[in-house]
Amino acid sequence: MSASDTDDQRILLIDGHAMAFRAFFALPADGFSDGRGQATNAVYGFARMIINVVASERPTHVAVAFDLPGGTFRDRIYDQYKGGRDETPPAFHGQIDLIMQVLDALGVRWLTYEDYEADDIIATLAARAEEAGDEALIVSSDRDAIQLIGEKVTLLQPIKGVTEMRRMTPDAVEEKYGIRPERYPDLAALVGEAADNLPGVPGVGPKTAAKWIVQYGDLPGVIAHAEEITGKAGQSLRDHLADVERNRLMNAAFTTLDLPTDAEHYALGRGDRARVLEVFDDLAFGDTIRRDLPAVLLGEGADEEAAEEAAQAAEVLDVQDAATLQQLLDTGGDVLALDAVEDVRGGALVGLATPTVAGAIQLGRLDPEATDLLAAALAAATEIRVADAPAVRAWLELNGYRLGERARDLSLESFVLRPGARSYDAEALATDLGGASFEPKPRKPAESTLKKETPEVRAEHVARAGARLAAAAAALHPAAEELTARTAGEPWARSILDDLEQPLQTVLETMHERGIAIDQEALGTLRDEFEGFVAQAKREAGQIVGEEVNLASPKQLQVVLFETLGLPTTRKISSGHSTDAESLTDLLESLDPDSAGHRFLSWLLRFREMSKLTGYLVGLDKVVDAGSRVHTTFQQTAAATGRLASTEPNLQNIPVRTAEGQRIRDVFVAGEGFETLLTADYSQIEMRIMAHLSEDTGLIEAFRSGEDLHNFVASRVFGVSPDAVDPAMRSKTKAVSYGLAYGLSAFGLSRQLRISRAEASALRDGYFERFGGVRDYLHHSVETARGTGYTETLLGRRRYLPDLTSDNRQRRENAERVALNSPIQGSAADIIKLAMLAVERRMREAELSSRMLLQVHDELVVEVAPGELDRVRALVEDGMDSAYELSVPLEVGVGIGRTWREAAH
DNA sequence: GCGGCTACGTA
DNA sequence: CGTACGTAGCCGCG
Repeated sequence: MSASDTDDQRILLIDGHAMAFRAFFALPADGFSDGRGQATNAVYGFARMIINVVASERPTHVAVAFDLPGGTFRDRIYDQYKGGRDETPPAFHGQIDLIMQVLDALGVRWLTYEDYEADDIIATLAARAEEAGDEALIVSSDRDAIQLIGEKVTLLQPIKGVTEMRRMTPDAVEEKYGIRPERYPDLAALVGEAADNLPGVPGVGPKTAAKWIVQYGDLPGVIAHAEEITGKAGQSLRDHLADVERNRLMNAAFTTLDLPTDAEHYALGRGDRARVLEVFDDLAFGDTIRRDLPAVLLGEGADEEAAEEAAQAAEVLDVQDAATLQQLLDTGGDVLALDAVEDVRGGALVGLATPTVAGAIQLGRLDPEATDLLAAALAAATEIRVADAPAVRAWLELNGYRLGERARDLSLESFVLRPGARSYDAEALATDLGGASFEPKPRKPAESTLKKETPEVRAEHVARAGARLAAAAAALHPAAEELTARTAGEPWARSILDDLEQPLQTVLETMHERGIAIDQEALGTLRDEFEGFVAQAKREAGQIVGEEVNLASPKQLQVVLFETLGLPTTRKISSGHSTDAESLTDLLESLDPDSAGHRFLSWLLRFREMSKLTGYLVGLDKVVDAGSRVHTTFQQTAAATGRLASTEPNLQNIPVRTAEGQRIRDVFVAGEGFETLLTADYSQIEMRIMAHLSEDTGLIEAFRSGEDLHNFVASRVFGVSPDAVDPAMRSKTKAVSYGLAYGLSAFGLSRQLRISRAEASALRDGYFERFGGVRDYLHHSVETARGTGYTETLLGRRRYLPDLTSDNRQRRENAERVALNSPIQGSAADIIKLAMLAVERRMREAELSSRMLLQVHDELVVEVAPGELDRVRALVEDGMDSAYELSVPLEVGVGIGRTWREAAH
């Protein structure tokens, strides 16, 4: 579009504050959050609004006007202006800044003007558009904007929420108010505007005001003839003429502000998709809004888009035969990058890239010669850059290829440098480090859609998916270079990677392959039994309330509990009242044991417990392999503290606390050819790390004394001899000890222990008095982190916490708790990782057949081969307690048994 | 079908 | 208003 193309110009003018505020009240503040305590409902609603309006109205230019904090000239004229408004809700705070960030990313100009309101900015730009013969569209919920409506100026007024708009044209204004838009301020001056604290003429509403204006032409006419107007309204007018004149002065919009005049300043199409997606990521916005981003906002007009796609398509080789593959490899097959996916339409798809050329491969369509060439290329490359090497390796093996030892896992490198990112998959790395950008992921098609697709459409989809993989793979090269550069500047990351994470990755892959044996018969029996309990609980609960109720639906439960049974309500949650176990147990204890409520709650809790347990068994059943083993995947880049996570199935949260839960552990057994399971766990490793890091003499003495830790600590806190510590004292002290490592407040402590705030505070104070080193350490560690921007573990693993200096109290305090906990949890993670390396290495060196199967944060599970028990026990124990030298001993407890439960100790 | 919410299991 | 996770079911939304 050229600048002279004025006929086609159409500027969209948005009242930023008014619309943000409207969005804030249209959407639940507690339903939209960035995950760090910042509400984003107004930001989301605003973004949704602008996206919708741009998509439907197709403007060529956009500007968003904001009010500045502090007053305007209007406040000097009338000090009650906009008075009496409620204070801005706390959750609204900060959202205007976030909206401005979104607008910047979208390339939308936003404006403020000292001493003037957003309305005046809009009025100025609308007047200019009208003068130039251009169209203007105003989005505002402020009625003052009505005066701006003209033949080429339309007002979009939100009706419901922020996305439903009413079009106000001059005719629509006339129909609604009985006057032309330019006379609206006259009407408003007479009627008054409550929102701005501008009282009008009492007894005069829009009808009367319009009648007068029509009769006398305009407000000056009405005032000139005030004496002639009869009746109560006439007298009222005469009594309030001063108010009317003031109102008219206040509601006149200024059209002469000094704003950028160059039309191009407001032109659309300067947005940056990558930046927008980054901002949306940061705000934790979902996929829907990404999909709806209008291309025109981002300068991706239809033609350009097609051109870009064509250009991209040209860069991606469609690899089906050996010749094309060879052509690709000739551009630099020594260093490859690879991304792969199992596509619903195309099956196994691979994006393969040299540093200069990328190709898309549908493995199922490769001819035999090309298949061999690909396998040879994978074997010959000196470096293959991938995200999540274990996953890629397993996937390739499933498809008949080998990744080999030359894989370079960029996810792991990126994770160590900056833990806590949402994703380290190839597209995330390509975007964040490789300068690539991707459209939102297309939705997974329904079965029915797939069936109806023509082969052409199918091929088109597969080609797109292939091109996407190729683009991701291509961008892994610059991402790898970037990571190399960043790691070079951070020696601590190099050692964490080289000495810990990379060697551990191999160990974790081996553990995944090994799996753990399941006694399928025991599993089936237990499942039947538990399912029987679930059915019984369902039946009994149903009989009590005499109606069909889904006990797994918190929503239905709320109706039954608080309406049908009329029980007292529990703590509030966004959807009403909580039905969690804690609330229900409290409720249960307050009721007569024979009452319907009590009996229902008992059965409900029983149902919850048993369906949870049944869920574990069902889940295990789904993933047992033909050899009766389950193979968890240990995720190395999931937990920001450096802990591992376990998925599909998660074997790190198998029940252990209740007797019935423990029975699930009987399903995990030593497999065929093995004699027993051995579990080894660190005793109180986090408190030992606390002792080490804090150098608190009392705590160190506690561990060196060999006495029970919590007993020792309690005796000091309560000032009694160790044998005078009662169970209540011990458990309270224990709660404080562990709570401290989590940043627990006196409030949280009082709630957990069900004691008064004062008692909780006293307990905390008493603790700190005796263990001052702990208090000093905790305080110091947060302050150090605030200064440096990160926390550190024993091995130097970092976690960056920018929120430590946030102005938002909730975010800041949250970051402080994280800062307290991360060095402790993270150091424990470091230590057990070192232990795993030691155990695995020594086991191999001793040529034992026994093998490590699982890690559960402070515990290792080992499968012991016949005749190796004593050696394994000694080796594991030693590997764990000498993994890292602290100023207190690392104690390891060992248990042996046929099943995981029996191996507890 | 996705994503948010609620609930709950582990360290 | 205590950290770190993963999974399951429900339910509203599109």
